[in-house]
Amino acid sequence: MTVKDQLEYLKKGFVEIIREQDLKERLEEYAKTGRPLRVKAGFDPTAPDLHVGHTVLLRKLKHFQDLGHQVIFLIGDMTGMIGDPTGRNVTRPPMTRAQINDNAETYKAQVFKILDPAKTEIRFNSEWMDGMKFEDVIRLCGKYTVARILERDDFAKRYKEGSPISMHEILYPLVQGYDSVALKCDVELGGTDQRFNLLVGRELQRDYGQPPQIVATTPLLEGTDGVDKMSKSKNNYIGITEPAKVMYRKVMGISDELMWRYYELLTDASLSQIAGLKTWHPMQAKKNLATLIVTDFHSASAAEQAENDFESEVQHHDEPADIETVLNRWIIRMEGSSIGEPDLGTNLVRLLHETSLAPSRTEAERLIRAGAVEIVDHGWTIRLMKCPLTDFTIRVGKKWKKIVSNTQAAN
RNA sequence: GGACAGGUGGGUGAGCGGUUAAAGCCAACAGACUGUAAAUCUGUCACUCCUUGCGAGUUACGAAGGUUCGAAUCCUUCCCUGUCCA
Repeated sequence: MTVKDQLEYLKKGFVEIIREQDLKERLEEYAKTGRPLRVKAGFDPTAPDLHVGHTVLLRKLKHFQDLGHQVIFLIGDMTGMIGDPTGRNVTRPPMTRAQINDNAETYKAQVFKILDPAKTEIRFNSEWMDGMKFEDVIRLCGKYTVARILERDDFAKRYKEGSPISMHEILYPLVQGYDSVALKCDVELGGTDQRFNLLVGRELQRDYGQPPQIVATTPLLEGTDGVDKMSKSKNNYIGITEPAKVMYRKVMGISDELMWRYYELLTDASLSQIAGLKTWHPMQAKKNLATLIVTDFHSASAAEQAENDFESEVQHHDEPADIETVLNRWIIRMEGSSIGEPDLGTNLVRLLHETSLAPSRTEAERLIRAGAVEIVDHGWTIRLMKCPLTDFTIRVGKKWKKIVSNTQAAN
């Protein structure tokens, strides 16, 4: 592959490369000397569950690997131990060493679905941060000015609004930038939201007498709500370890508009292929997208199964195949209608709460009143707190449970 | 160190002695519609108990005390945030 081709290959999917010319030069140097580029991306240790939004970046790392370069997967454990800076979250509890190590393991398992372990270094920034003396920290701070730090968008905004900015938050860009110095990075990748921090790395490297890294940014993927960027805390994510069925359903839940964005960032479909899909019925196009994504993280057969499940469960409202059976522990006496003995029935409020169909009893009552509770076998929408049956299949919104009253049947 | 302004439910943001479990908006949840979704419309949106009632009780407006028959609302102290002055 010529340097020109390599450059083309790497450029695909980035929003911006600073500076492209530098990247070209380093690729040429690689061609001459065979020294692979050191390509870094940093990750937050507090969120070890990756979602498809992260894969946009991981794919790009993989592309570097494809060309023989060394990828450094940096876990910002130092950051995690201090607490997260991101604006609105008021200080998270600091994480322990053990938690961070656990998370690192989880990361590895997931990241290597995409990256090649042989060409990936996993590093922690505590490796060099731990050893720094206060003197070193002050010296590092001396490399940058307050005004320049305050240029960062969210700082500028918060400063203007009079909302708090803590000192340690101001330090983060420096810490992150210093990581590049410590690792002697040639390239650093990050989401567009990281642009500022990545650039600080360039400045610091220059100060420390290293050639400044090339910075390349990937677009941020919107979450399934189509509004905010995908994140676990917003609960608008599609996790890469989620079951095929869940993944498929989440993709089907996105808006038609967002679907095209997902096609662009989460599949290998070319722009012309995507244009062709726009003539399809939107639902068909979306099913196709869901299939592509599920196939990526599971398998083609899993994707097919997920599609079938979706069609029967969501489109035809059939009972799910994997419905959970629960032993009825909420049997109560009910007044018989007019004839004779009191009959047996079920206390629905307790049942809903204790089978986690509802988060609390009060909420269970609300759901019942709202007509969300259906006794499937009989086609009743039940609006009473008690049900005159002890064996039945119940549906609350999208959740199903099979309730049985004797132990043998429960298996 | 001083002066001033603030801290309300998942998020915004009203309320400034009593029909206030706390307006409105956003998010969320359920229902209708549907192409799965979006949009739209309707309802709900602290917890517990039961006799499921427009029921009873318990907690909640930074924290702790206090004044009141009664406080998110008034007072005191403390904590936190911002602005200005040193």
